[in-house]
Amino acid sequence: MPTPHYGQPRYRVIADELRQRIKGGVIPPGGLLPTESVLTAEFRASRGTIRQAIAVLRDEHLVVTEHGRGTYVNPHQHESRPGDGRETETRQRQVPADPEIAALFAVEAGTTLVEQQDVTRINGAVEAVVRAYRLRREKQ
Amino acid sequence: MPTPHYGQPRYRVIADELRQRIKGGVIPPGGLLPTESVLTAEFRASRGTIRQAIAVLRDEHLVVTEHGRGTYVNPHQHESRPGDGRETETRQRQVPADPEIAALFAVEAGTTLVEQQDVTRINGAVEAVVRAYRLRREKQ
DNA sequence: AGAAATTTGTCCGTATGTATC
DNA sequence: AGATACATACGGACAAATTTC
Repeated sequence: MPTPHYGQPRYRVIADELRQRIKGGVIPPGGLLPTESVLTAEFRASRGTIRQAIAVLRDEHLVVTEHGRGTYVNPHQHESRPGDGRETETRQRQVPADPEIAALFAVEAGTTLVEQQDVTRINGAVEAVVRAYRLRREKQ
Repeated sequence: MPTPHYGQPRYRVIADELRQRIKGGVIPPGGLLPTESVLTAEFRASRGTIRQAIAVLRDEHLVVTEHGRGTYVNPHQHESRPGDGRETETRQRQVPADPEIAALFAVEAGTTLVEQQDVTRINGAVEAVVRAYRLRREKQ
């Protein structure tokens, strides 16, 4: 909300939320964080504040940021036993919305959505496939 | 020259004046109050006094102050249940694997998978749809 | 291969919150 | 009361790296 009286600065609250998503696996190792613009919309905070929040996670070595690319969750967070390989492959693409998802977003079926797919493998075998859909960002 | 108002603290006099401007429509609902600096110059009072005056109006819910923005005249005097924030709805179901996912799991297309769908809403509007697919666990 | 759109990097200006002297 | 300093926060603008079309 516009004016949450603080016991804590906004950027720390946002950082905490993002850290929870990472630790909770909502954003897997190697996965891409939402862009600064998306986070701006989601948290209704200015870009500077979002960047400050991400800087916190970067200081914790929880994420790494690449110019023009985005911010990734550091895959080398906890190395497990050798041989017990857990790896995640991320891909982002644009897809037409199926009727069900279109209804959720309140758009026409076929509307272009952004799909981020994370494939997690354990010892080579696919363990889970996660697909996150979002509206493609218009000018803002 | 304005005679000093003894009998009433300065910040109350200023608060009264500002309240009159708001009630009188000089500053419309949703409108921005003059900045503290401007008010400081106008009333020839210290910033602390000005802030105290604004605090009075804030206590009356007549204005809302936003950090880094300014102080607005409250547009909704009577209703204030924004419902706030983010909520996630989770649903689990079984679905047949589409060819692409089937290939990832190395199973036949149409094989039953467990799909967990999380729908995140922000203020009612769908922000993201996340679908996680896993192989169905067989009983043992 | 080139143009347009995305996304992060950086800087400036303004405003409020808090603390100190 | 006043002055100053710093942290937090918003908004705009432009540059640089990358991806998409």
